[in-house]
Amino acid sequence: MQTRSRARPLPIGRLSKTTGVNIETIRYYERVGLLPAPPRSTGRHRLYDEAHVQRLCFIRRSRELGFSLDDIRALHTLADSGNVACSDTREMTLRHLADVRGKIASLRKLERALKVMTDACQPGSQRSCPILDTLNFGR
Amino acid sequence: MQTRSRARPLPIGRLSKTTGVNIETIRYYERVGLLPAPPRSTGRHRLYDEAHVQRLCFIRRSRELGFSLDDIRALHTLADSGNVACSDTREMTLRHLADVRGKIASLRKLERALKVMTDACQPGSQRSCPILDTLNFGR
DNA sequence: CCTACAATCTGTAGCCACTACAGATGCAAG
DNA sequence: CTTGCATCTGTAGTGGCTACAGATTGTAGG
Repeated sequence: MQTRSRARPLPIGRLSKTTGVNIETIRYYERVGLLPAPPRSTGRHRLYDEAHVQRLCFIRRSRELGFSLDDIRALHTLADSGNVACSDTREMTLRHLADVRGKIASLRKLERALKVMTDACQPGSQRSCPILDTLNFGR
Repeated sequence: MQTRSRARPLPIGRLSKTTGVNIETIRYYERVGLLPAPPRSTGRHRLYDEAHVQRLCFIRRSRELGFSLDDIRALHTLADSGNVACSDTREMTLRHLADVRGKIASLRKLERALKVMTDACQPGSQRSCPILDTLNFGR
């Protein structure tokens, strides 16, 4: 019954193309212990299987959602632990959500301040530059 | 008329306190050419004057507004050039504003995605963790 | 003047998450 | 067997700081 061959292993370039993750980044993830080291060919080239593809997609999606590599390590541990661990993941995600909301809030403050400055800086009617004035002498 | 003494020069620790910029950061700014190198005491300690205070405040305020050190270098050049150069500063600030708005937009996308995930992950009613499912198998 | 002790000095390394080389191999098609 | 691409390792760079270590310098009290 093992005539059904397992899919043949991918070299790093193919893994990169199928997952959309840069080759150098893949090697980096291995170095920092995020992606397990795959078996090698006789000439020391990395050979990845389907599990690596899954893992790397997990990492990519987590990164797209803004999780840090440390967060992702923790998520992996939770995912691999077998028990569902929903409350832990939920807590992590809520923390991260709060962080994102904090960043949005401070960027909005920034946006308002920048808008005030550019609005004040209209062509004509200026003796000095309102933007430079703000930076020089404060709000 | 030069009996009116110029304010005595500040060592780096006082400059740090009056501007709220870390000592190490001040030295860093000097190293990367953002803050001009001040004169030194006989024992090579830096001695700053009022102009340095102004400059450093300018830098701090610009950083608070999210300008990069390169941006700030450009702003300094514009500020020092004598002519008002309002259109240049305005253009820079508008570019920066657009950048900030882009960041806000992508953080909002992130926020929505994270909210969907945590909403799906309520206590009870789960066979598997919706968050881990999302990360494993995509949206 | 001497002694503490604080402040400052230089230089280097670390942080995050990559990215970009250089120079040496490996592999697969023709 | 050759050609040329893929991959290898190791190192260094990015931005904007921050954190040391180990050596000086400055200053206030006795």
